[in-house]
Amino acid sequence: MRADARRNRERILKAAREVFAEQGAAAQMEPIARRAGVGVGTLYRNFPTRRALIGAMRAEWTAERTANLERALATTDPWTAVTEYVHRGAEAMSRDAGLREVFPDLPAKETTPEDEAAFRDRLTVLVRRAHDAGALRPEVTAETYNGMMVGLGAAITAGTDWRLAADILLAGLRATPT
Amino acid sequence: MRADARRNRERILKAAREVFAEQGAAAQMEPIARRAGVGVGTLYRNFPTRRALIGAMRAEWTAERTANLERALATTDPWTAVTEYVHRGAEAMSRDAGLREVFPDLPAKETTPEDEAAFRDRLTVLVRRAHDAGALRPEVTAETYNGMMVGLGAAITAGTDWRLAADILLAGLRATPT
DNA sequence: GGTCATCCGGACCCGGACCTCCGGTTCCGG
DNA sequence: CCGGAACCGGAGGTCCGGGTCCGGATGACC
Repeated sequence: MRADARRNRERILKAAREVFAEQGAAAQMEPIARRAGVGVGTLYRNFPTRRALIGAMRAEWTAERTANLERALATTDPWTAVTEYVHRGAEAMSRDAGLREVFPDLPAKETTPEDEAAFRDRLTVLVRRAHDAGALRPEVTAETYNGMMVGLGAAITAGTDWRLAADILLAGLRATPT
Repeated sequence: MRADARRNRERILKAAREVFAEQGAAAQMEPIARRAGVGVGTLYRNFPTRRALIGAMRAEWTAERTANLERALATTDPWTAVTEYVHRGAEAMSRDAGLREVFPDLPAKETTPEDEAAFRDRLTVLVRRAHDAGALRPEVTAETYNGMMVGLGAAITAGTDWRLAADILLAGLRATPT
């Protein structure tokens, strides 16, 4: 693969993230190519279809979330791990606001099934540790937790300050000391 | 206005709610007409444009939320009012899941500015009362509150049980007793 | 029951967005 | 330095969905 080809691929992905973040799911291909300083032909050579482009973005997104999760898991205290992951997630959401609404369009399993599974595994560990420490509300499963993270993203996209939103969610997730 | 015309208008609105709830923002006009048992011509006579149809749905939605808010305000205890409104909202969201994602597309002020303002006023009252009673986290404004409700809707759409999600949110909103 | 205005329905436009294709250009092995 | 292969760019093709229009039917008033 030629050097400029790889460079173009990166520029396209970067431009796609920006345009999707600004315009949401309705973002079009031609403006993405323009912002990348590239023709649509080049865009379609790297990503044969629109869904493929979104899929590549999703792969990066999942990788980033998984990395955040692992950094959080490195913390010894289970509840600190939870707060850290929620904060990192909230920050990432506020950065890529509009991006969030395009991923539900394509089924998660279609593009990166193994990455998605890896993410789920880590998340399950995080939740179980917090449960064992008695820090997390017992009804909250990994599914629930993930769903609430999606909600957190929507709240942030709606304009809520991400620190405040994260604090509220964390307070709600914390087990009530009996 | 002829009797069947009014009946058709109602049937179209009902069908639109259903189809939008199922398909999300990508829902198309022709399936809506089919489900209403009506041709597209009739649809466009009642709602001259797609945005107008969505606007009408939004008007109904705002009216319902305002009604919920007023019922909640009738409660004497300020915190009970908050919990009641959140629960009603969560239930409504779980009913009209996909509907939520189509409203951000058109600016709120465009269609029903006065209804929207009335809703905001009621919401401000709800929040102030809860603050005065020391029940609500002091940093939470009406804006924040509304944003968190949007997030709640997203979490529910993502598959979280609405009762659990509402409980988590409420626990997070509650002022921490010092 | 007759007449006419109103309404219904679906067969057509039309614009726009995704995708293709080919001539010109740029980078690597000999 | 040079041949060629890979790559770039943008002008279209195609399809699809929102919106129009007119012949036929239907309901209201006398």
